[in-house]
Amino acid sequence: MRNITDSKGKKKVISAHTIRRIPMYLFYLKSKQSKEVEFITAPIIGNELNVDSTQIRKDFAEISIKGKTKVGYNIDDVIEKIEWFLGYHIHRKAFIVGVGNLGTALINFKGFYTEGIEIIKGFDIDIKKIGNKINGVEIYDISTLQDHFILTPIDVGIITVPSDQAQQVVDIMIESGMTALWNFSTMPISAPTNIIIENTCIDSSLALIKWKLQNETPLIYKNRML
Amino acid sequence: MRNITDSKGKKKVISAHTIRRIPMYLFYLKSKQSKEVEFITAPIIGNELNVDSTQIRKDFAEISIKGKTKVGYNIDDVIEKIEWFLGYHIHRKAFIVGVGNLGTALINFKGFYTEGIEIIKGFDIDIKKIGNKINGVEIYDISTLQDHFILTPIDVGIITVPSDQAQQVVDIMIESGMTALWNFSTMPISAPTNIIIENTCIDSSLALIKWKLQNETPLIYKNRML
DNA sequence: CAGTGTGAAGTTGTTCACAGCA
DNA sequence: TGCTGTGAACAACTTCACACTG
Repeated sequence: MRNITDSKGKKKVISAHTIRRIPMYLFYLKSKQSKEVEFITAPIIGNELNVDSTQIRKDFAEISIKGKTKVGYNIDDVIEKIEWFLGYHIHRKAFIVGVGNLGTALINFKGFYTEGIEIIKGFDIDIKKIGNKINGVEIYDISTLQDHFILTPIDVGIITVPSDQAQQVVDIMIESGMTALWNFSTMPISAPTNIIIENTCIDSSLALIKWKLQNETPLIYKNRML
Repeated sequence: MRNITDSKGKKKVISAHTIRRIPMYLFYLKSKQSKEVEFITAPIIGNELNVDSTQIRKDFAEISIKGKTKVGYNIDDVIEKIEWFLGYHIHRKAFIVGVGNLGTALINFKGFYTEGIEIIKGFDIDIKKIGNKINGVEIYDISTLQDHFILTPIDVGIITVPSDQAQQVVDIMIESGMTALWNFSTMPISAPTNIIIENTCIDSSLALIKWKLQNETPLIYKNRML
């Protein structure tokens, strides 16, 4: 897998690209579920989503999803296998730092709970927000982060502060003992190599859209997902 | 560039990966700006952000940023070059469909204006939202989308509706004549191959974080950005 | 030296081609 | 015939190695 230097462990290594595509297959298949059809083929999925059908078969094979020759894949079976692979049954807890519009959106996001992650506490520096509850999640002073972490260690620290504050929040999180950080700010963050980091950078997406708008007039886009 | 089948045009092709990293360099460098130092080296950036320094030099070279041997890159110069490359001076207009928490967060996001994109109108089906203004942006009935597009064609359609409504919104957008769509829903969308699509899929990121949490205990993460 | 810049090598990811099958 | 599954070919991306420079 990209990004990872393996340490000889024998666990199966699945590529990051495949893992990013898996949830998209899931949601697509859910939209096809409980229609009249029971099976769906890789070429149909690929055609609709502009993804090469071999890619889909390989991705499915990676997580041991098997199809029937000529018939395709059983939709319910694939959904079940994917949800298992994604660990919907494994419940992770998270803190979120920065309760602005985006932080609030994430706290209110229904999907997280079913996907096996739950934001249990929020943190901010704004005195007007501290003490409030959003969707049942209480907001605390950022200075108490470490105390809360010691009280209830969590798996993921979510960063939704403005980019100029991201690094100091990261430093506090690491100091507190967090080992996986999910950064929604536009600032790439600095952390020791044993910390899991995932950047969801809106500006990267915007950069790509603007570049495509400027540069490609008569082109054709393949392989849409990533 | 991945995702694109070129049509013989001689315009320089820059990889999508490079384009996604460029904004991150920009924000990182802005955080170093107007400190005492004037120059910064690729190894320093790479070390701090866990990115290979050759990668940085190649990315910079792609957009004609030149460094000084032994001294590094002039921070102000790199910032200027990147902002030019990203088209901060080219103003794009956007409509956003789905004015929930996430849509509101994007409408309020200050960064967009300086980055050269402006959300000028919002759309929703919720009668309680229609007619409201958020940060100066008026919210209209989704059924009037095409009329508004004809009145003021825009460059980008942003989709921030729940995933089960994403595809029908896409269909309306394409019917209206939009050619670039930015999808924040978790549903991968289906569109003709001449439409520019960018998915910012939170669930893909979540999937990767959860997978790393489960699978890798003593590993080391390299190449952090993407 | 300790940097940049870059060709070459290595690695990862995608697509092709086709065997096997119902 | 039209699918799945997979090895092989191909393409993209990253890292290495090193010539060059002040």
